[in-house]
Amino acid sequence: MAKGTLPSSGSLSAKAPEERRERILRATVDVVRTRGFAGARVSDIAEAAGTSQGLVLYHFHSLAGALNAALTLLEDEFYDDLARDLQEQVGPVERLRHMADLGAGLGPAVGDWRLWLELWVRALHDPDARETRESLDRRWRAALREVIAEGVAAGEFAPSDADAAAIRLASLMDGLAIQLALEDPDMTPERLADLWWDAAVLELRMPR
Amino acid sequence: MAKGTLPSSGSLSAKAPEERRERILRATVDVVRTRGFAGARVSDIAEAAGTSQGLVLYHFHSLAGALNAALTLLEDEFYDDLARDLQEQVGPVERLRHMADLGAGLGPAVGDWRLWLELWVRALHDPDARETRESLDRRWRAALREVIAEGVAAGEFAPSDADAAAIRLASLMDGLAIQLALEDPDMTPERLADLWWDAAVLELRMPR
DNA sequence: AGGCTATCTGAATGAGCGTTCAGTCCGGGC
DNA sequence: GCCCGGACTGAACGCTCATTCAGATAGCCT
Repeated sequence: MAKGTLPSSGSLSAKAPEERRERILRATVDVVRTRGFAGARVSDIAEAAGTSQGLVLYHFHSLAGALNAALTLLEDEFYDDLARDLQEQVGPVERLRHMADLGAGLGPAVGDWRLWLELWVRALHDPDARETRESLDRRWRAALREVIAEGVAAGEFAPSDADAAAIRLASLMDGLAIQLALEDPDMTPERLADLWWDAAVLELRMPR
Repeated sequence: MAKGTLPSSGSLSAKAPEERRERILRATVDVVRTRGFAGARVSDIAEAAGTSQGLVLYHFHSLAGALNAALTLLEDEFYDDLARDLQEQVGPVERLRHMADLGAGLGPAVGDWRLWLELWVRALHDPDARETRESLDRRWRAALREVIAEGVAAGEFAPSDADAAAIRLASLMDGLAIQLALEDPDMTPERLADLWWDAAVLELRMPR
């Protein structure tokens, strides 16, 4: 009956399994980043995490389970990072500017666009990934819409159609990022940030 | 009697193998469209083409060979279709408008955006696909740049930076198309065409 | 006609890989 | 001390799937 005290006891020993689990998740993300979803093997994950294959399947029910768990971890971290990063900026213009840098992978790298590409394609065939992707996109677009609304309220932006501008700017970021992820010879992080920023100036009719 | 009944002779029988090969290529494209590159099996292709697995491997050296052959077929057709479609339009404004419809999958469908997504991800890991994808993108962007240049020469467009405008409009199309391909609830072909067209009006400073 | 070659097939082969499992290790409650 | 159950491992197991192969079929050349 005294079972209620489960997490306590030897703090280190009790936490070890959880840390191990986390290590496996990180390893999973790494493997997907380099090999892609299609190329990710249980053995790759186990090796990258420094554990046995058995343990990967012990913590997550299957390979797909590990992949999906990694996905949701990624989503949560993405949003937390984004929210924290934007919080640090002071006004709408600075926030928007910061979003350009984030997308370009300049500032504190929020994520890797290669992973996003992989996610998109997986979303074509896997309902779980579709969910994650939609949620991610919604959050990112909501953040952008919010910054724009803030700028409009402050009289800094004057878009003719704020919603359309938000969708277009979000989509433009995706499109530019594809070239970055694919290492297109004529796309660099700086160029991406510039191109996007100029589009924002145009769309939002920013003075200056 | 004369073998005339079924296979007949002469030119038709000599062309038969070539037609068979073509059928397999079409089937390969179909399979990739529905199952994706990662999910494409030799047996799927054979079944879709109505042949044996052996024949697929006989004509192309391997599964990868068939996939890559299908890729280059796709690339050629894409470009031919695009060039022919644009040829039919009369002026830069009409051509640009037509490009919006093409991207939206309205007019005569040039291709399927799902396939493009698949291609992008495959390009992350396969050099052959990377080549194809770069070539495709180059051609598409060149066509766009050309239409813009034509419009500038005709005094219909007045972009502040024509090259940047072309890259942005091409990238915006990609980004919007992702949502279409993923069947994002708030994206439709019509909406895509509208959003893109409005952006073009803005970028190119078109008079009403 | 008789062989030669290209085309095509269905079964066999074998490698790769996810998943299962029998068992080890160890901390903590009795 | 003894046992229990969670954490963990390494070795199978079995299935899927690309590739190989031994032939069958039919046109083509001499």
